[in-house]
Amino acid sequence: MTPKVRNGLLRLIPDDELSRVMDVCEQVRLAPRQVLHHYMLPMEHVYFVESGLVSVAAKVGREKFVEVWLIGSEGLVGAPVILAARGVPLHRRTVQLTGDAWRIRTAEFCELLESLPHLRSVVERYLAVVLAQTSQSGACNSYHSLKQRLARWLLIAQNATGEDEVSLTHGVLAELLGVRRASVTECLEVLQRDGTVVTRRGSVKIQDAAELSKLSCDCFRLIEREYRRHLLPALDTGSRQRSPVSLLAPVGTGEPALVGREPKRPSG
Amino acid sequence: MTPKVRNGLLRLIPDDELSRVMDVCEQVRLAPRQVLHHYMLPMEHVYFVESGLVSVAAKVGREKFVEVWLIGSEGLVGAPVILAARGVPLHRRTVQLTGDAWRIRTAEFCELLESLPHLRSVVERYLAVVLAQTSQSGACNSYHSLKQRLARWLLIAQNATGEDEVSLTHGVLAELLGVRRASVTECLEVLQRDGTVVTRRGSVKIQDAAELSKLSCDCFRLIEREYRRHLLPALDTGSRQRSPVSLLAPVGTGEPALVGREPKRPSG
DNA sequence: CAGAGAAGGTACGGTAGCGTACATAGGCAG
DNA sequence: CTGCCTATGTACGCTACCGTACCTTCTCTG
Repeated sequence: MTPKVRNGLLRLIPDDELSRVMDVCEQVRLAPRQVLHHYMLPMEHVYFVESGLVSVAAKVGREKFVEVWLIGSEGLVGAPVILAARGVPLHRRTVQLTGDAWRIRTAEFCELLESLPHLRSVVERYLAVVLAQTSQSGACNSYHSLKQRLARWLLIAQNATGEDEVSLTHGVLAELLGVRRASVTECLEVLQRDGTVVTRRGSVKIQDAAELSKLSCDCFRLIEREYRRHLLPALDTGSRQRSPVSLLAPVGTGEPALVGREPKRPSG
Repeated sequence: MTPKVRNGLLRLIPDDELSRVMDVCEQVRLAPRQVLHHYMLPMEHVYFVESGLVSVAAKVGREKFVEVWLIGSEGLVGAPVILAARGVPLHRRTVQLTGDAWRIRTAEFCELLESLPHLRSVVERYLAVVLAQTSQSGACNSYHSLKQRLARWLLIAQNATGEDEVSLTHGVLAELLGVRRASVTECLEVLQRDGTVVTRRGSVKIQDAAELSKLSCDCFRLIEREYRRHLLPALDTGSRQRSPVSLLAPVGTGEPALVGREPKRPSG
């Protein structure tokens, strides 16, 4: 019997593998502010998120953390364990929005990865998305305005949770974005005036996602596209992606395209 | 016969695997401004860097890219191919400092990964470092001053290349850091006045790494430590890391540490 | 329903880094 | 040696965001 799962990654693996995974899962509740992985402490479990939102943050000063990626029901908290890097995370993973998750002891999960090729493939591809998300938001942080970044964050959160409303205070949002609480307040006001969001005490609701998307930088769309590119072909069985298991298929087109120096560069 | 390699990753794998790798390698010269992987075009090859410096940049606007991580002689250009994500990179990889590299066709490399467990393990651990570097610098970009970031960048470059001097113009440095060229000029001036660097036309030389490290944020040290943590145990054969091949060993201590909500949180 | 505590609004001066622009100075090609 | 191109120095006003502080408003608890 395979329990119903909502987690986007678990839904990508075939039933036989899924039931093997579920056998060692336990369901847990994610409570806001709960720290799933402390900075530099062993990761006891990994979590397939069913609902809610978990943020991963890097340390940038004494007790100061900035978010570097986000995990919702499409993701796995602790994915980097597949990189032989398990045991001690560089980041702190904190529940931001209440939800549920399936939890597996890290060691057991790693064993499963050895014997369940689809699971491994899915997690690998998810990790590619994590890398994309992290690097894109990192770059974004240094280039785009707070308004754009806030819009991006809200859209990513919407994507990750499937909910239009995030129950977070301005203060928490500020922490996640690495800015002042007052800046968030001001910025949300602007967004609200634009009609893209509605704020209530302790929550922000996306009113007009399309418009919000216009206000945000492209980074959101790039990240979303990466997610689709890596994790939807398994459903489409389409495009260039071969079976999720085999890692042997040739790649690309074999075109000449042998690197070339750029002659001048227009602006820079 | 195993040719001498300087690349930090290749040096970590045993001779029998190394020679398998070298069999399919060709040596190439890395020329400044050469683009190894174009944005959204298939990655034909991966490159084990022997010397020089390659920067990986994310797109943040029309023809505008910001660096998200750096690769020197300790690294591999194209490491994310191990994530079943190969074919099309989200990033642009550009040679910044002249050097040499061993090049392998991506497809061949992926085949090797299947049969050479040490190689796979090393690349996996390297990718963990890449993720750490990327997320840390992303967070850093939003928190720390240009002076700190510039110092960090120079130190990372020094680490990656093993050279004290980087032959880059202020303009290029500015691009990489995602700031104005004039800001870099001003900032370098300050660093030079502090006696930590010496600038010549088209190059910056680290004069006093220790002092520069003090001026930089901790991010540099965190990244460096991650590198050591993931990629040196294989040499030490020490600490918690088991054989680089087996992925089965248990992790951590089994301590209780079952997550708990934080009661109050003092400031931020 | 009262009071405390948390969340949100607002304000003020401060500053890092911006966009732009222009002048100078290495250094290479002829 | 000369001219040209690229790299660097420098200046100017500008803006987004900062740190701090203080007040108001909501909401929960008792």
